[in-house]
Amino acid sequence: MTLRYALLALLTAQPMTGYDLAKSFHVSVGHVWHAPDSQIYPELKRMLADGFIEGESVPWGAASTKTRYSITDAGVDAFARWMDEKVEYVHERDPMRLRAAYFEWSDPAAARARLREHIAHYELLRAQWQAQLDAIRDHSHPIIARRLASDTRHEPEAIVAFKVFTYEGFVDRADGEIAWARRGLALLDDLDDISTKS
Amino acid sequence: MTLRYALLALLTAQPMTGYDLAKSFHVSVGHVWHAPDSQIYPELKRMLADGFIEGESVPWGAASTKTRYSITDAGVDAFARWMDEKVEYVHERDPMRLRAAYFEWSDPAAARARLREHIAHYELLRAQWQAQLDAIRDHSHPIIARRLASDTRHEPEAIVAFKVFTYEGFVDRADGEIAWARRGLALLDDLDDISTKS
DNA sequence: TATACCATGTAATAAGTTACATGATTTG
DNA sequence: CAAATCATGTAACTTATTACATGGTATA
Repeated sequence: MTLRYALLALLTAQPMTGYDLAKSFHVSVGHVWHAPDSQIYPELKRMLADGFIEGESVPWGAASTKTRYSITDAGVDAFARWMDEKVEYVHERDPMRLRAAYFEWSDPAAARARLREHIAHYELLRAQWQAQLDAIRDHSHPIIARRLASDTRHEPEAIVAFKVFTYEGFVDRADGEIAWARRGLALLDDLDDISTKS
Repeated sequence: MTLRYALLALLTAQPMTGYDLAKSFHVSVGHVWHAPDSQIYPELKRMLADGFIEGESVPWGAASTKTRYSITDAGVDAFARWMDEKVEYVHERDPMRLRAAYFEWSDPAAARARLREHIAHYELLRAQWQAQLDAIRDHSHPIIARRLASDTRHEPEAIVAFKVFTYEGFVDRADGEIAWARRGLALLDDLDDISTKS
């Protein structure tokens, strides 16, 4: 159900076809709430049925058409109401920490490999989030640029500041995960020293 | 499928009934990989069918019996193999950051409320994780105590150190979330100053 | 003897994943 | 005119959530 609000958030910037929406999704709000295309199209249908968006048929090429979706007033209302609801936190399900807790059952070499992969994973994510951050800050992010141009009801500084704040939080989290995994590698070294000495 | 390995991890400490397992789960590995009782019982059935655990009927009271499950050699093997597999990272789905990114659509008072709830949520989790950490460190955690008594193939220091490492990672994460939310509150104050001044 | 705890689930639904499927249009 | 991109999905499956359901045993 949250996907619906992620899509509405994107549609507050401008009307889009399902395809555009899916593409834009993956380079913006999809970083915060992931969904594959196969989940986006059915959700659009449901949002249409619920009156949160409306579709307009526009020509595509000589003979074909495509559907452009716009958020309706009811959609904006629903989005604003959802924004003011309490967040439902999901329970922890952390596959890496589940392994880390039982590393004694793992080959030390395998444990090291897992920790190095963890570092690589978060370094990649960190780079992606940092790139988003840079593009948001200097308004070169196309969706932010269009949002700033079209959104007249909110302060431009606030629009940017909240997105910067969000991605900064992700970058911090990545840094935390990387630091944690490095400590894990150091711990494996220590345990290795202890067992070889005795 | 990960739930199965979380349950096997717990059963490496000692044989347990489904009920014991569920209870122990919630105060140990369930902090790392959550599951409700209603998911645990069917998974036990499947693990039994797959030969990862075996059940032994033990008397309960005068007329009744209960089933005590033990991990089999095949179960230990499967667990060890799973430990050495690559971690499958799940995509980001962060309901709080999704809101934070679009706080301009929210009442500032509501945004503040969300951030305060975020802080309260992670302060609660932090306290729980810290309590686990203390109980693991001094071996007063009943499951750790039994594990240390029964597990002869692994170094006691390593058994404890990996669990300490894991929960320290959670505590760090909680600290990060709390610091992030506090910065959000400060940001809201700043934006408030700017708009009242102009 | 009532209350808490032990014991063991099922059913219905919602959400998410993976793989597959097809055809039109634009561009180099 | 071939390849990339645009356009739009469906089907099957797995996982997880929520709510409900029942009865025995120990203990104060």
